Amino acid sequence: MKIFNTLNGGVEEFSPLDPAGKQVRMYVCGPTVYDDAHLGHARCYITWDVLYRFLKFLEYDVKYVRNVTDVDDKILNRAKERGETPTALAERNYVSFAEDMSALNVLSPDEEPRATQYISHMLDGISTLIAKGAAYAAPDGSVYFRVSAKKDYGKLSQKPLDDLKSVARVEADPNKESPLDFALWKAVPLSDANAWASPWPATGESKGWGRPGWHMECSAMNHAVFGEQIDIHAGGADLIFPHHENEIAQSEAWTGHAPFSKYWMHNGFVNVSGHKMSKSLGNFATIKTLLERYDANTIRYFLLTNHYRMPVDFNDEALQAAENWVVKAKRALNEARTALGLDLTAVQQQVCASFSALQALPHSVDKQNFVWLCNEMMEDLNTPKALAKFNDTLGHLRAAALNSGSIAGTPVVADLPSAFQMAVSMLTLLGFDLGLFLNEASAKADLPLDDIQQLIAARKQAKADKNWPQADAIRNQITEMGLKILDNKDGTTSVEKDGLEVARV
RNA sequence: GGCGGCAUGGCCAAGUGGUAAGGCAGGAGUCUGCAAAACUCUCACCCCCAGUUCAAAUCUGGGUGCCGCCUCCA
Repeated sequence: MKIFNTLNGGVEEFSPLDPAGKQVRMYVCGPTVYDDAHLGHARCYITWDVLYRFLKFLEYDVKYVRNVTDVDDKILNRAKERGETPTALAERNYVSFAEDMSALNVLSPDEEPRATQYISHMLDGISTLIAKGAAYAAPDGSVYFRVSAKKDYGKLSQKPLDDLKSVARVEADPNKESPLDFALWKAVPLSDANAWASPWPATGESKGWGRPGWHMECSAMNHAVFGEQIDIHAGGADLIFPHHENEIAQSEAWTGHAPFSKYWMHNGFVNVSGHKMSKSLGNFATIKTLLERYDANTIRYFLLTNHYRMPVDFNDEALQAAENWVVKAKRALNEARTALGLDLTAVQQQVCASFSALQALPHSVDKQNFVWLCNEMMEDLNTPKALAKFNDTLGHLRAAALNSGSIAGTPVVADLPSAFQMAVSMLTLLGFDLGLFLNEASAKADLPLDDIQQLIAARKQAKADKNWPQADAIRNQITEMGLKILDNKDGTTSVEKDGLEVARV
């Protein structure tokens, strides 16, 4: 497959470092757990979730690591404001984050290392960097990376060193040799809540205390979990500079091996009215808030209709359009599922989980469609085009399930079982939650099903009596319950909630 | 100021030089007591100017506009 590599500024054929071409080491910068996650985080982790799923679908042996930053100034400050310990605050927000990811149907990474578990590994790395002359301890006990020691510094963000120097906005810090140097270790007083012992005492003290610089944790965790080099390192585009640039500098200086990561991938932002959604701008919509209004599939569809590297504008109209799509898709999928007589478990069992398994299936229009979808995914995860392919199959599904026999004037040669199997397989590959599409039990929850059945029957009777005002009154009654009533061609009448059938008479 | 990105129908959005995918919304029709659902049909010459080419939304140059990074940030 091809992916856009920020490191070289272009699309490249993906080929893992593993000589056998099988193992893939993938690291994604995880959240700093100081607050609830917002839609921007959802975009980031859904994007890499799709990449993870697709690499596995291509049968790579993927090890996906996503860290948790649980030591950071924002966490410390927030904890102080709230009068709780940084550890408790971080844990609480981590749990919240995990809930959000689960609700969004984002797969768990294979490992989720936390920064605080790797302090000693960071200290080792920093010591090595000092020994190699790539870092130095300042009189106050802090340690800085010596940017001048890394000749190719700036290669990821394409920032010429001279340029950075001339525009350095960083205030002159007497502890630094150069304004560009960045902290690997920040000295703090022992009285500080989150402090670890270090080998670098402040002047006049016998022992040093401090905490890690932000960038160091990722280098250390990568080193500890993966070793010296990895295949893919991903995260939000705002991390390119300085975070990822500094990670590269540290890691490559530490191990002497380059590239630290062969591919660097970055997702675009979620914007609100044209401006980046961020905590600092205060214009964010938390995932929890969004999930109150839209289901996970709606949010995923909204995000996946945009290419991951492009900015995507958040607004309720766009989410509403996505929801309309989801309801229509639900309707078609359930029509087909009902026609085939499958329950959710049976549906999940027929999901095609790998590209080779897909290729081994007998030919059908929708199998071909799925292959095309995969081809689009191989073009740097072109999910908008992939969804367009899915929509073709969705059309076939409707046509076949409703027995109308044609779509867009062309006879459908697809058979229903194949179209359905391919549709659910495509959705699964893209990380949609089949349960939300097909689980009518959840839709039925809390509904007075008996009353609804009676209303449908009463309306049928009224229609038979040609008592139109009565029939319409009943319909309105059902509509006011937030439900939709549909008269089917076979003479039955069904009632659905959000696209899922809850009753039929 | 430096670096990077983007400008396509009412809205969102794909697009690899050869006469513009898909979604949402809209219009017309079929079906229906009506409605809904479904189906059929329908809706753009791609920011501007110049150039290269038999041929450009797609390449080159120049504009204009918007955004991001350069400071914590997915």
